[in-house]
Amino acid sequence: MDDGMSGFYIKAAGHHVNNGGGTGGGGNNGNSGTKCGRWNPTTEQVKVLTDLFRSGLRTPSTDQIQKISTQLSFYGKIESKNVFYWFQNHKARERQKRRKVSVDEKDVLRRLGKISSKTHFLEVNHVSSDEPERVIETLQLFPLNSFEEQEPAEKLRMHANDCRETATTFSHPPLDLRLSFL
Amino acid sequence: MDDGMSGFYIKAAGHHVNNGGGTGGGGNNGNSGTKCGRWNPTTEQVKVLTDLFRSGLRTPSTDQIQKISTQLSFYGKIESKNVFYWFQNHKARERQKRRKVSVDEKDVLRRLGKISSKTHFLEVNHVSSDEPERVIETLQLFPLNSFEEQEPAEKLRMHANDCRETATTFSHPPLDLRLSFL
DNA sequence: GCAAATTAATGATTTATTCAAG
DNA sequence: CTTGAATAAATCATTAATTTGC
Repeated sequence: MDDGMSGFYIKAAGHHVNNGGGTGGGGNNGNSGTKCGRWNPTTEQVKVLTDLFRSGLRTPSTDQIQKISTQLSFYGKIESKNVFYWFQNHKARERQKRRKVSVDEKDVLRRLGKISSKTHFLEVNHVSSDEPERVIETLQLFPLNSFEEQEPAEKLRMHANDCRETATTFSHPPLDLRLSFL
Repeated sequence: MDDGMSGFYIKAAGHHVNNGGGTGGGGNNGNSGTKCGRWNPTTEQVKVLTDLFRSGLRTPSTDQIQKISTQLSFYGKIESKNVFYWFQNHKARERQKRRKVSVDEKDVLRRLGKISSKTHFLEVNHVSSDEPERVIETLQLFPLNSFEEQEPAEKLRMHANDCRETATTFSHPPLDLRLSFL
């Protein structure tokens, strides 16, 4: 899906709602109603913001926010912070979306290669509004119990080209590492 | 742009991805194909590494690398150098990210609070307000030409509960922004 | 065709990080 | 080691869509 917009262009579709025509009360922008809830972007505002985003703008500077806001104010009420938040949210959600896809598909598809027929497709949905990865490992981090104090030197040139993937075949490492040395 | 975030924690996530399901080599390690390409960390591995990092570990000593590697080998193929590189890269990218952010968003929030709306804008294009969805605006993104000096700073917790909705009532915003800074 | 009820989007806040100054 | 800057992630909250009963 286009990263650019997720669900923004859905806003007020049918009737050009912008107040331009007259206060008709149109509806959306919160103009007529006097209702001072949260900012409710106009279709045009969203379009511009989206275009900016798609053009690569991710985190506008103060100046930019200022200008964008000013420009968008033509279409309806808007404040700088709205622009700021919009970019923050849009960026974050775009990212989130991408991430989710990776989890759902990528991962699944990945192994799909060898696991041909299966019910993977279905599983894709189950992760709806939940967090993709929720493995609550309580495992701690580092051993250190031993002694520590690393050797100052040793360039470590680790080189070990062995293609195994067996993973040391231990029974089950409890993972009881602790970062005492920190 | 970076969007990729750190990229680490994206790997395989959802459900226990570890080889459990399939052939020993199964799926995660990316080695399903016998291909000895680059290391492909498992979700668990990444988690542990990340936790270590978050716990303050930035440059593990040889011993530490060794231990970490051993522990992580349970989850899948891994070599010491992978651990080493991971920390190296993670640290670097984290920094990089931060640096970039500084340039971009640094002051955004900072001064956001005081930005109201005003300034100038020129008239260039006009967008027919008739068709919300059909307008093929050629408008570009950001100006930058101007100047705008940034005020030193201030916390400003943007709060501006003014219920206006008038929208600056300007005549017609040309929208002539350009993203030169990109 | 409406309007209450339900669900999906998405604007606005809060919280937890990371790096870096002092 | 402590504190300051500055998010981005997580979360809260409100508005619009959509569904459902009449």
